[in-house]
Amino acid sequence: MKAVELEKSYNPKDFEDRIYADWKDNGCFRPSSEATGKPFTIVMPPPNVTGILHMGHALNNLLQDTLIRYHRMCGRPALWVPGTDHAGIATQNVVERQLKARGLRRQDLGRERFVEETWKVKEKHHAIITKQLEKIGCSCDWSHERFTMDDGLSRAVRESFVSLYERGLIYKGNYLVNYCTHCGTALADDEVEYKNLPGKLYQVRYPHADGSGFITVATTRPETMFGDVAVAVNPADERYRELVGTMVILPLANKPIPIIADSYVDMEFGTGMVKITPAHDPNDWEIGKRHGLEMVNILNPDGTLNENVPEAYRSMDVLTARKAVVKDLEAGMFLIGKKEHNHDVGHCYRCSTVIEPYLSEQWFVSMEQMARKALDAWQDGKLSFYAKRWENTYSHWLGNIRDWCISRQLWWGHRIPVWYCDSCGHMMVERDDPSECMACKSKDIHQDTDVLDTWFSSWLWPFSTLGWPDDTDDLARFFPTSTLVTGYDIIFFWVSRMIMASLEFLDDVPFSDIYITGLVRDKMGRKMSKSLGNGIDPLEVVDQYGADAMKFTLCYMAAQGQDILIDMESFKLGSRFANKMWNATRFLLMNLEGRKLVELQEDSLQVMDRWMYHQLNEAAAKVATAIESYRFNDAAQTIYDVFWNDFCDWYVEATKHSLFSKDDAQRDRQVSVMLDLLASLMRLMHPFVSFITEEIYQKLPNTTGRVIDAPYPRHSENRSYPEAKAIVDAMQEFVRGIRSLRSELQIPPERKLHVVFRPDSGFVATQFIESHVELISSFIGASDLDIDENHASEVGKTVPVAGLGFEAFVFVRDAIDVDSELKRIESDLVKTEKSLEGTLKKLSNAQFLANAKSEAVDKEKGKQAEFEEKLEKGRKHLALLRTLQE
RNA sequence: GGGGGGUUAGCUCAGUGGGAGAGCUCCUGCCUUACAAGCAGGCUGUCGUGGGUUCAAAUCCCUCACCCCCCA
Repeated sequence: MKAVELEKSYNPKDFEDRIYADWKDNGCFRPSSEATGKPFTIVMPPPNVTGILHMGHALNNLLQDTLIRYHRMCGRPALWVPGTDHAGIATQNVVERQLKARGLRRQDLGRERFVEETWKVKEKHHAIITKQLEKIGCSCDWSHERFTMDDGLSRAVRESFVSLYERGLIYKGNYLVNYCTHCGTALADDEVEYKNLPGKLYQVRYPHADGSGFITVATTRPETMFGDVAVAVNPADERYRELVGTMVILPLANKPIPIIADSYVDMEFGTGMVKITPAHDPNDWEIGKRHGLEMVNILNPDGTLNENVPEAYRSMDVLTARKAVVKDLEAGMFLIGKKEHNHDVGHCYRCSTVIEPYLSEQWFVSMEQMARKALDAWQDGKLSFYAKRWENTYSHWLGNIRDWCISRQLWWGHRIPVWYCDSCGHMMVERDDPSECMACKSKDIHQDTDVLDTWFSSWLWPFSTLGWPDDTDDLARFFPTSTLVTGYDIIFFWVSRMIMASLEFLDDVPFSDIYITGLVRDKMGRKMSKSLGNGIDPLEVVDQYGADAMKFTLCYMAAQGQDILIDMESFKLGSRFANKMWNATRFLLMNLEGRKLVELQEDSLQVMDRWMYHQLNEAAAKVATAIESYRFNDAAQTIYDVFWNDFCDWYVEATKHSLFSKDDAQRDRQVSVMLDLLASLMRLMHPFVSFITEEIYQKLPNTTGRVIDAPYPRHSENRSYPEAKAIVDAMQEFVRGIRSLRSELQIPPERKLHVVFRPDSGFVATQFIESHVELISSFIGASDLDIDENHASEVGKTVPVAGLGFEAFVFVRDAIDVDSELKRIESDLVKTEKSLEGTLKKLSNAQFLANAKSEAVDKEKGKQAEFEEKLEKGRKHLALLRTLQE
C-alpha cells in the first residue's frame, strides 16, 4: 500500500460541501429499497419558509439527522421528509414590509397580485432555508420535499376541512376572538402571549339612575366603557345586595345600564364592582352570555373606535381614546382615583401588538371529541414523550381544550373552501370549486375571503406529506412515522393537533415517539433572540468550526429534558474532537507505505487488539442503548471516550512499537488491525460526526463504498474479551502509578528510570508486562524495567508505588523529598482507612447482610479486601520511607 | 391561582438507591515527529435548606428558600 498524505490539520471546508453533494447526487438520503427492516420515518418540523435557520432549528434537525443516520445504518429503510411551512401571518408581514419600503400597501396591489408577489418571495426564501439545511448536513430525502401550499397538501387541507364540516366538527359563528389589529386578523387562543406589564387601575363613578349618588367601578381599560352593558357585583356581597336590579348611568355616553349579580366577581378586587363589556373581554363575554346581555362592539377591525361610541371618540385608536376618556372623566368629576397596577396583557405571537378581544364571525374546529381520542391514545400507551414529563403538558392541555379558531383575515394561505350565493344566501362547503349556486343555480357566488390558520395545514403534515388523501405507497409504507423531534413551545400548536388529525383521518397516531428538545440559550440562560442580539448563527458556526463540530457539540450537550446553554466557544469541544479524529487517521495513513492488508485471524489478535475490540464492542452497546432511549449526550460521550481515551491515548500509543518494528509481518498485521478498528470507529461515530467520518472512511484502503451506507457496529459476544480488559486495566494502573510518581517528584521526561515491578502471585497482567517490557518502559519512561516477584526493596534507593496486585519500586532516591512523600502516603492512608471503616461498618451490620442484595454484599467484601491490601502496602511503604528520614 | 423544571467542582452540565463524574477553566511538567486544537500529571465538592423513608439517599417522599418556564 501507499502512504496517504493528509493535510496537517483538520479543515472541514475542504470536504463538507463536496461530500454533501456526493451523498445527495447518489441518492444516499432515499430510503433503501433493499433494506428489509421496519421503516424508520421522521417528518421534519417544517421551518417557516421565510425564516432564517437559527440555533433551535440546527439542534432539532441535527438530532433528527443523528437518528435517521443511525437507523439507516442499522438496515432500516429510513425516510426523513423535509419541507417548509407557508407561515401565513409571518410571511404576509414580510411581504407587506417589503411593499411598505416601496410606499405600497397590499390593498394597492389587490389580493391576486399580492399573492403572486408572495409566491415570488417564498421561492426566494425557500432556496435560503434549503441551502442552510444542506450546509449543516441534514440527510433528508429532498425528493420527498413538501411545502404546505403544494397542490397535494392543499388538497389535503381542503379534504380535511370539508370532511370535518361534514362530520359537524367545523362551525362558523359570531364569537369573541383574539384579534391583532396590526396583522388585521383573528388568532387562536394559544397564539396569544401574555406579558405582565405595568398599567393603571382607574376608579370611575357611575351615577345611580335615580340620582341618589354614585357607585364606583375599577377598570384598567376605561375606553371600553362605551361597550359596557352592565355592572356586576358578587351575589354574596352584602354591601351591594340592595343595588342589584337598579340602574346606573354610563358617564360620557349617558346610557342607563343595570346592576347585576354574578359570582364571577371578586369581592376583594377593587371596589367589588365590575363593569361588564361582553364584546371586549373574555370573562365579561361569559357573564354576558349567562345573563343574556347585549354585545356592544366598539371597535373597527383596524383597532379604532367605531360608531357605537359617542361621536367625539370615533376613529381614535385605543390608546388615544383611553387618554381622551380619562381626561373627560376627570373633567366631569367621574374619575375618583387611579393607581399603578400590573396586569397580564395579551400580545400577538407574531408581531407583539396588543391583542384586542374582538367580536366577529369566525370558523372554529370543535375540539372536545378529537381531544378525547388523543388523550385515549396516550393513555393506551401509543405515545411516548421524551422526556416523559411533557406528557403532563400534553394531557393537561387536552383535558382543558377550547375550540380552535381557524379563520384568518389574511390573503396568504389556504382560502376557506366555502362559497356563498349572493342571490339566495346558500352556503356551500366544497371539495371542488363550484361554478354556480347548488340551490338556486345562480352564477352569482363568492368564496369566503378568509384563509385558514397555517397550523390547519401543518397538523396534517405527517400524512399529507406522504400523499394523503390518496392511498399512496408512501403512506402504506412509512405511516405512522417513528419519531417526532420538536421543541416544547409547539406541543399545543402542533404536536397535539397532529395527533388529533391523525386519529381523526387515519385512525392511528402519527408517530409513537416524541422527543422534545431543550431550548438553545446563551451562557446566561437567556433565550436567543434578535432583540437581545445574543443569537448564534448556525452558519457562522459551520464557517468557523465546521458542521461536524456543531453537530457533535450539540449532541454532547443535549441531555434529555434540559435546555442547552452555549456560546461560540462551546463548539471548540466538537472541533477538537474532529481534529483528533483527523490526526489519528493521519498518523495511521502515513505509515501505510509498503504495508499490505492481511486477513485477521482470531488468534492473531494480541492483548491490546483484543482490548480495543472489547472497548469498541462495549461502546457499540452503549451507543445503541443511548440512541434508542434518546439520550444523545450519553451516546456522544461514549464515542468521545472510546475514540480519544481508549483508541488514541492507549491503543495507538501501544501499537506504535509494532508499527515501527523491523518485522514486516508484524507491521502488516498491526496496520491491518488498526485499519479495521478505525473503519469500525468511523461507522460507530458517523451519526454524530458525519462529514469527517465519511471523508476518512473513504480514504481507508480497507473500505469500499460510503460510510453513510455501511452497517452500524452492533454489540457482539464474539468481540467481548473480558480477560484482555482485565489485563489492560491492571497495566494501566501500573503505568499511571509510575507516571503520577514521576510527575509528583518532578522528574523530567529525559531522565529514564530504573523500575522494579513486583507482582503478587497470580497478578493478572504479569505475563503481559513481561512480554511487553519495551512498550511499558516507553509508557513510563524507564531505561530498565525488571520484573521480580521476590524483589526485596532496597532501603535508601527506591521509592515504592502500590497498586492492586502489585508493587513497584523506582530508583530515584536522590529525587525525593522524604517528608513530602511521607505526607502523601499518610494522607492516602487516611482516606483508605476511612473507606475501609465505612465498608466494615456495613459488613458488620446484620441488617445490611440480611436486607441488601447479595451483589451489594459481595461488592462490599471486595472493597474490604481492596482497602486492606492498600493499607497493608501503604503502611509497609511508610515504614520503609521512615528509615530514610534519619 | 394551578402545573412543571432547576439548585452537584471556579464555569457549563451528566449522574434516579450501594465506593461523587465529564468538558472547559486553573496549577505543574513536556514542542515524546499524528495532533500545543496536543501529551502526562494534579487541585477543587456541607451534591440548595431542614426533616422523613431505607441496612444504605446526590438519587425516593415531605418542608422551606432562591431561580426559570408554561397555563389561567
